[in-house]
Amino acid sequence: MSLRHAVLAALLEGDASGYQLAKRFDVSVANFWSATPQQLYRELEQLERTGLVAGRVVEQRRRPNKRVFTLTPSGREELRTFTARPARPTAMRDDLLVKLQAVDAGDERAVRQALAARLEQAREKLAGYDRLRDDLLDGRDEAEYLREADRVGPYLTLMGGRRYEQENIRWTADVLAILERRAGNR
Amino acid sequence: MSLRHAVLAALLEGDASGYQLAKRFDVSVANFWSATPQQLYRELEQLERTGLVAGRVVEQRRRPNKRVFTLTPSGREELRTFTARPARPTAMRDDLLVKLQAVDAGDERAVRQALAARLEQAREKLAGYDRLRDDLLDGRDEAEYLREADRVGPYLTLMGGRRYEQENIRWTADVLAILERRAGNR
DNA sequence: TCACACATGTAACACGTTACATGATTTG
DNA sequence: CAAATCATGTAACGTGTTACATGTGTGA
Repeated sequence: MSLRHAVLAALLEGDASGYQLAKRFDVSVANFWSATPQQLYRELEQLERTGLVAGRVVEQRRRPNKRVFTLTPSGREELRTFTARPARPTAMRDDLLVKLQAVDAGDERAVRQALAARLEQAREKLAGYDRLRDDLLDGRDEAEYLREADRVGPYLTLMGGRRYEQENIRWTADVLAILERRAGNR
Repeated sequence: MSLRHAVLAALLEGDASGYQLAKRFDVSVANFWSATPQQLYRELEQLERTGLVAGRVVEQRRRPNKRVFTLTPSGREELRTFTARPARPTAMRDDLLVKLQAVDAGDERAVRQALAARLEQAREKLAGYDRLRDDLLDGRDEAEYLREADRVGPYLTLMGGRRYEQENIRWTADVLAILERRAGNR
C-alpha cells in the first residue's frame, strides 16, 4: 500500500501531471520504486478523492490539457505519519536470480547472456545516477552539499541506488567469471 | 509470472509439500523471491493442473496427511526454456527508501529508527547466509566447492544475497552517520 | 496448559501488468 | 514523412496480501 506514499514523496519534488510523474518515476524514483503510468493515473485519482492531493486543469495551447497535482496539507501530514509507521520487511523478487538458481538444470549459455545483459544495464544505470549526482552537487563536494541542502532525502536514496548498482556490477562480473571458468573445464 | 519458476527452481532441491516449500522460501529462496504460503498453495495447484509438477498424498500417522510435489519431465523442460527466455528488468520496491526520500518532510527520528532496524535485519540475514554457506561448503574452500559441486546455482545466488546484505549494512550505517551528524548540528 | 510446529485451505480485496485507444506537435 | 514526445485514459487479467478457518502433535 505504499505506491501511494511513493507518489506523495515524488510530489515533494514539485507539482506534476500523471505523465510527468511517470517520467519522474523512471529517473529519480525508479531506483527504489517502480510503477507504470496506469498505476499512477489510478493512484492519483484515488489520492484526489481522499484529499491528499489536489488536481487542477492547466490549459495548454498546441498541446492537450493536463491535470497537474499538488500535495495538500493533509497529504503532507499523511507522508509525515507514514515515515513514522513501522516499515514492513522488503520483499525481493528477481527473475535473474531465479534463473541462476536453476542454472544447473537450465540453459547455461543463456543464463550467462542474461548476466551479461544485467551487467550492461547496471553500468548504464550507474552512469545515469552519476549524472544525477553531478546535477545535484553542482560543483560542491558531498560534505558541502549535505551542510547546505535543505533536502537530503533524494541525495541519500540516490547514493543507495549507486551503491546497489556498483555491487551489482561486481557481483555479476564475478559470477560470469566463475561460470566461464567452469564452462572452459568441460 | 515467475513465481511459477521460482517454485519449480525450489523443487530442484527435492520434493516438498506446500508447507515445506513455504519454509524453503523463507530460507534459501527468500534471498531473491518471496511468497506467502497462500501463493504457494495456489501455484502448486495450477502447476499440477498443467502437468509441470505431480502431487501425491503421503499418509502420516500422528500428523495430517500431506501432498508432496515432484517436478515432472515437462516441469524440468519448462524450467529449461525459462532460463533461455529474456528476463524482464527487475522492479525494485523498497518502503524504507520511500521514507528516506521523504525524510526532510517527515519524522526524521523515526526514519533513523527504521534505518537502524534495517541495519539490524541485514546483520541477521547475513549471519543466516553465512551459516547456510558453511553448510554448503562443508569444510571445503570456495574454489574446491565450485570444482566439485554438481549444482552451483544455489551457491551463487546465496553469494548474491550475502553481498547485497553486506552492502546494505555499509549503506545504512553511512546514512545513519550522516543523519546523526546533521541532527547534532541543529 | 499454553504456545509453537505441522498441514491445508477459502474468500475478498489490493496492487501490478498488458494491450488497446486516441490524437496533436515537435524533431530528425 | 516518420518517429518520438506530450497527454490521458479503459478493460481485462494476473499476482500478491490479509484475514479467517480448522485440527493434531510436541515441547517447555
